[in-house]
Amino acid sequence: MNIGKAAKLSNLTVKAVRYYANIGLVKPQQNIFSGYREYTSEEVAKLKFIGKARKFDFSINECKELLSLYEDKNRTSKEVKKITLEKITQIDSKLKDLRDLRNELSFLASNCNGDDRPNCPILEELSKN
Amino acid sequence: MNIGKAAKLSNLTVKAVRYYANIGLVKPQQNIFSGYREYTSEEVAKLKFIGKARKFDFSINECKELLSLYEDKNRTSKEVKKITLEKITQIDSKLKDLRDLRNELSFLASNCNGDDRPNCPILEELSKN
DNA sequence: ATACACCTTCCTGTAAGGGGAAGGTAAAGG
DNA sequence: CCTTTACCTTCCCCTTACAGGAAGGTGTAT
Repeated sequence: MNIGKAAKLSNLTVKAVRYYANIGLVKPQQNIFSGYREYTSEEVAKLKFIGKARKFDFSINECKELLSLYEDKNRTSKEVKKITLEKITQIDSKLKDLRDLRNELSFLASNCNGDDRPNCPILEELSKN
Repeated sequence: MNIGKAAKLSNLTVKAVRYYANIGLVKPQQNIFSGYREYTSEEVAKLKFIGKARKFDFSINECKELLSLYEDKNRTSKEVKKITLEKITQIDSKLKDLRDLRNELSFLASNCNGDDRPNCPILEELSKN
């Protein structure tokens, strides 16, 4: 099938699917005469796989890793779990940063009258030495 | 003072400070003969301000806004508070997405033995139709 | 035959700088 | 006075993961 259908079936944009072909993530055959990419249903399955992994915040490189593990019938679940746990650690770190940030901003905002006067503790904090 | 000192005093990199000059965020005078940028202590204060705002996850454009509010002696605290509250809303949304993500990944990981056998619920989930 | 949908490659842009090359300038040391 | 060293300049490419759009080829329905 052509790229449009493959994109639709995998819930990705044509642009993204073409991008994955260009970087060698999912490389379909290309019709010699028309130049059109021709996707098999197995390739569509890989695209779906990638789409889901991307939603799980895995980077393209991590998707590449996961995909090769997925294709390797001899891989152990240990390898996959390791990548997943690393990802969870990353997310925890991001969560902490965002929570801290939110607390500070929220503290500043709650101390700001938000009225028509110029007095503003938020800017004061930002301009502190 | 030269850019190196300004960068050190504001806890920014020289690259970042030069970048801010290029995009017109903090534009110092430039010595006509040497071409060196010459920073005043007021400009360093603005750099510090930006550095802090960036740490608070404000984008460059938001920094520009905050900076102009900061410089405008007639601005009201309402304007600043509005931007800050919007930022908090953004952060809350990010936090929710990350939490959901973490829950799903953590669920998958906890169901994966992580042993030397190939059976892996994480990959199974990713390859589901 | 033509209209229209779909496909191709190629180029540019995104956010916020980092890395590094090639070369000019300033200040310290001998 | 000369050289080394440190610092400065501009310029260009790299990063992530595509999106947008131009110019042009292909396939199909009417």
